[in-house]
Amino acid sequence: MAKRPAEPTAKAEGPADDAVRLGPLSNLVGFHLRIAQEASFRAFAARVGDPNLKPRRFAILTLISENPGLTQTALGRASGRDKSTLTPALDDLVKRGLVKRDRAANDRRSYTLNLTQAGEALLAELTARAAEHDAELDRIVGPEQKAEFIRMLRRIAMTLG
Amino acid sequence: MAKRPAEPTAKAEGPADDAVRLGPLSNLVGFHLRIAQEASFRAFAARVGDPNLKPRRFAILTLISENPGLTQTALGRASGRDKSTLTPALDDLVKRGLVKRDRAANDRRSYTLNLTQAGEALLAELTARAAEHDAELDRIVGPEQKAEFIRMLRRIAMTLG
DNA sequence: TATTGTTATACTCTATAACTATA
DNA sequence: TATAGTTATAGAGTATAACAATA
Repeated sequence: MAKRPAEPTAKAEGPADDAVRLGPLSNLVGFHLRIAQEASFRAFAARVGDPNLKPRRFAILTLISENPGLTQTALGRASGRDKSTLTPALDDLVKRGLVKRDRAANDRRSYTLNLTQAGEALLAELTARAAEHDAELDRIVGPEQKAEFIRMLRRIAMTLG
Repeated sequence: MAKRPAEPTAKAEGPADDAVRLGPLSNLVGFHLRIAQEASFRAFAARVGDPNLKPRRFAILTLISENPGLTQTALGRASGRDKSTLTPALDDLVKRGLVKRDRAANDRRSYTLNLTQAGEALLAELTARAAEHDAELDRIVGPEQKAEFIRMLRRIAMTLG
């Protein structure tokens, strides 16, 4: 994917198809963060294949698996979304037999979330694919720089979040 | 913002509010990319203040300013979105007097996009705020590492995109 | 009174497909 | 036939507010 010549083409008809100038955007971390994130999202979706299991759902399954019994409110907090947005997502995951929702013994207002066996199996499968996807990212970032790269991303999230 | 103790708290009632384990997610570049991007997005929105001028619109204004006269299709290609999604966004920007849409002289199917004076003025204002926001990101990433960080993000976008 | 989860509602962003007007 | 832009439509994701059940 070599770069186009990118001469300033002072033709009066405006910039050619691909040779669009980014101007100040090219120095903005936030801009590139978005572009990279979108590319990563698309690549993940393409590799995982299941159009119903986007990164968001994958993260939900992982969080439930890693924190068995957590409540919806806790899950919402952990993923930075309002509890009301989880209802349809979990409805879907329950309907697909991946997640179990049970009343909490001690507090009957809340539910405990757990993966079913099928959920764990699917998650294992997805985790493997996600690892492949991430291996690609590793290669791009450079294996030795990965840790530092993630550290920066975390710092951004923690400091700005 | 020191790290929480993060002891494995083997309490039976499930993970406490904040101490949610990320499991394999913590090693996934893609996951942290999303979190960081969301944090950056929110911080940008908070600093720019105008709820009608999210990063997306800001990028559109910049692209038009940097590439005066470009067409909607070209703009769509440059920002990786279908042309149909630009219609409402541009309608809004035109209605607010920030963008001019004129028929192209040579090809009367297409429009040429330019900023109005008001558009340029607002963009200058926004660019200044975006620069402040990005300065914050600079500080977080580390000024010397910024270039390398952006290079990685671009590499991700180009390779996966 | 406060909290958990659901529901109703609305808004934004996105894409696809069909359409028009030009080419 | 092909392309630029619009419109109609639909889907996903999100938030806020009001609500029922429980604390």
